[in-house]
Amino acid sequence: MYGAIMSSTRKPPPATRERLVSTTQELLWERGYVGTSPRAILDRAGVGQGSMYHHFTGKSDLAQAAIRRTAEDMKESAEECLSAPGTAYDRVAAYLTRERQVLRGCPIGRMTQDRDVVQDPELRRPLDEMFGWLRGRIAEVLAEGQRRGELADGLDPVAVAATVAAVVQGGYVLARAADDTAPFDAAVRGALSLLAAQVTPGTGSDHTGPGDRR
Amino acid sequence: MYGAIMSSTRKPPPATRERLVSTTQELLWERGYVGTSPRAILDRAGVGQGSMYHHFTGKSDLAQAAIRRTAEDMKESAEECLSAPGTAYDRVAAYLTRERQVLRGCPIGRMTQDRDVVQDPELRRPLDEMFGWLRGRIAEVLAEGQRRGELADGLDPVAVAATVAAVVQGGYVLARAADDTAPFDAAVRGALSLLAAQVTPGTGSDHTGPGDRR
DNA sequence: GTCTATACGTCGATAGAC
DNA sequence: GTCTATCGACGTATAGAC
Repeated sequence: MYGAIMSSTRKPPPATRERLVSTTQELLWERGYVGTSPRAILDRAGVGQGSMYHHFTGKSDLAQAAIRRTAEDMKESAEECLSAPGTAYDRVAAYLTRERQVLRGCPIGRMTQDRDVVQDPELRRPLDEMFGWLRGRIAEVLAEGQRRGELADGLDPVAVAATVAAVVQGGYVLARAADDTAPFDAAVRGALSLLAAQVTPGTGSDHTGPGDRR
Repeated sequence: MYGAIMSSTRKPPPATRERLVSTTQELLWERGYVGTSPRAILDRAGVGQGSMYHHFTGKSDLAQAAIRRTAEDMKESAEECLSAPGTAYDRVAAYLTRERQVLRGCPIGRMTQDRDVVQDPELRRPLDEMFGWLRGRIAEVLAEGQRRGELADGLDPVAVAATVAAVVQGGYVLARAADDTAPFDAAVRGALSLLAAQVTPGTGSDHTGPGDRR
């Protein structure tokens, strides 16, 4: 992975810069953009003011690096579920039910509620790319399921993909309002039950609802 | 409505207090809690510092009044859709497709991303009550639809109600990330198509999907 | 590269005049 | 009730020593 040919562009990253980025990732998740001060980042990272302004032009530049990194991380963990073996339903279900720190919310979704982030094209771009990719990827999985005859032809992959992504993001909102993960779980359960009704009988594993239990 | 008997508890509200609350509602929607300073509120409301600390104990007290008011407003407008005549599907569809300022996001949902709000029980309570009521009300509508034979028996009203509420909240997130209302509309469209598949044939109006067009 | 010192604005709250 | 003046703390950024 760290080929000698790439050595000129793959310098060993300075530990300080690295600490700044990961600490900023944490704080942005906890407190959002406006709620995160350079001071707080430096204190937690244990570095001085000068280091930050040496490696980055300022708060937004550092935040940009942190948001990019977080978006990439989320993409990877989503892809892990969506590219798993199994039916389209199974893969979407794997994404919806994968382990999450529900009450902490989505580190990327949270950024969309931050005025300074959404208004700055450089800060918003990683969010846009991440969610755009996610909706597209889920739509692919659903469309593939249709081609395989697993899912009903009437299903609109693009629309339902947006629904699936929205259920997760909205589930976080409902859970945080209630200070309880139950609404998140309920929203996911409801979405899966509605999706299960689109599964062609006889294909893949068993997703029958409570009404069909015996 | 303003009966003489209630006159002792229904004093004419001071205009200044009123201005402070509605201005705070606006600013909380635009900038969130951490992003809204008393200074900004006072400037926009056109009142002095002293007035605010006369009517309220401080920022959080004023914010509490504003959030409560906003939550009540949202409840009313949601109830308007959900109590409309028509089938359960029609009423849920009315809620999902009602006019919204999508890119501005949900004034209540946004608060859930604010650390200071969620951590303060007094500030969080209105959010909890509002979303709790909403999920319950949608669940009622769905359950009623089932009793009337409009919706499939297998449908779980509580779970699907959470899904419906989550789709709206998540739709806002996706739309703001994209700076485009399209993902919101797609998420709603997907949810409605999935719900339409739960409608008992022959009941109520026509919700057939694209696959059934002729 | 990393540090401390400093600048200058804003934050949220209080004091006290009118 | 409403205003202005003022407070101590914190926000983001720069300067310059080491």
